[in-house]
Amino acid sequence: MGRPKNFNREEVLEKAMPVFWKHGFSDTSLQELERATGVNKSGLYSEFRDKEDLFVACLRHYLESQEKRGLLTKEPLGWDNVETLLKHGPLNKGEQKGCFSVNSMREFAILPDEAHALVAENRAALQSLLAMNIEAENPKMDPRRLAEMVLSFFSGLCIERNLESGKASSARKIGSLMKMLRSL
Amino acid sequence: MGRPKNFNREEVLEKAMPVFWKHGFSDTSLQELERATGVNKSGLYSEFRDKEDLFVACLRHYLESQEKRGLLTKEPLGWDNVETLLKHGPLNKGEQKGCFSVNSMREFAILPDEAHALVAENRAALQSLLAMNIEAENPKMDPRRLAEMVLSFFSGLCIERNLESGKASSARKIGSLMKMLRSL
DNA sequence: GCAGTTATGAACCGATCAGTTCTATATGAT
DNA sequence: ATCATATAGAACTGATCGGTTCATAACTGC
Repeated sequence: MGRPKNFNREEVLEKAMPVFWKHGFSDTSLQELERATGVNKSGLYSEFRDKEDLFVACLRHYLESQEKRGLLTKEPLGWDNVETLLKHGPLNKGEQKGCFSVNSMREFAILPDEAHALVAENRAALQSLLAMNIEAENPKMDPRRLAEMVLSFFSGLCIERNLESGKASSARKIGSLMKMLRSL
Repeated sequence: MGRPKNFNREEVLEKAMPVFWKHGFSDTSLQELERATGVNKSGLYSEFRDKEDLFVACLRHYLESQEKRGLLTKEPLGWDNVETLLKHGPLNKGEQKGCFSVNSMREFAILPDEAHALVAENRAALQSLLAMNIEAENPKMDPRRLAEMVLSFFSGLCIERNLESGKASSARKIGSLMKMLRSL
């Protein structure tokens, strides 16, 4: 009954995400979103309440896909997982540099509470996982404190992906931090 | 000869900066800039080529004012200076949270090369000063590598100021990192 | 106080913004 | 084949965008 739609929600999110990722919320226009997704405005507005709603859906989709990677749950827990997160957490696939979630923090002033909550929740989970991995190594310092410090460093790495400094410097920094951590 | 203008450039920069700082480039309108500076469009456009030019001028003004604070040049050089930078570098004066420069990195995709260059130059200088302070403590690890790692952590702290997590958590993280650094 | 000069403020400009409406089209059920 | 239905695409809306123009106001030198 009725004409079938020729897109599905997840496809749209997958294609809209890189646009928001690169340009942020306010510098992304509906025109760009139409072009990137191949879906007309009427299609987008049938699936999403407004631009904000689409953005939040993209953010949620991103966070879920990151959680699915499970970078911090590989056994055995420990420094190697932490290092993997730092190395491979921030992406560099074309337009998608760093971390969509960290990028979004810059725009919190104009993003809805839902976005704030999503990011906060995800960061808490990440920090908790980090703490578990650190605890497994029985360092002398408090794992939860170390975890929040590592998360800040991670945020820094993400935001710095916007520079041209490249992967090499990123790897060096991670090396320095991990060396310190492993010697605890 | 002729009517005198009732504003000066630096005043305008001082008032426009917090607006860009909070809202970024693309989400700041000329209307907001007029309101914040108290200078009409014609005034702004007589002093600055366009919105981009005003933004870059604000960024330059910010970086210069930060350099003037001289947080990393107090004698004796050493860990205390590094700690001071981490603690008091990222601001929290009302609308001005974190670091204008770090915030701007998020928008590099749409900012002119001049902005890129300014930020890159400032970061290089900061890293160099950090390295000098670290070297003064004769740690076992390479000061320059430690410096770039500290700078990433600093960037993370700045961007995280957009969260509500507050100063307390920031102080804890700094404490953790400094403890590690001092034990090198 | 007049002439010349410069800044101000408001009106104006085309473009684009997010969002809505309306028509044409493609489908499934009968 | 036809009808009901839900889509797609384009036209449209009012607001706002960055930027320009222009008449008016405020000043200096004479």
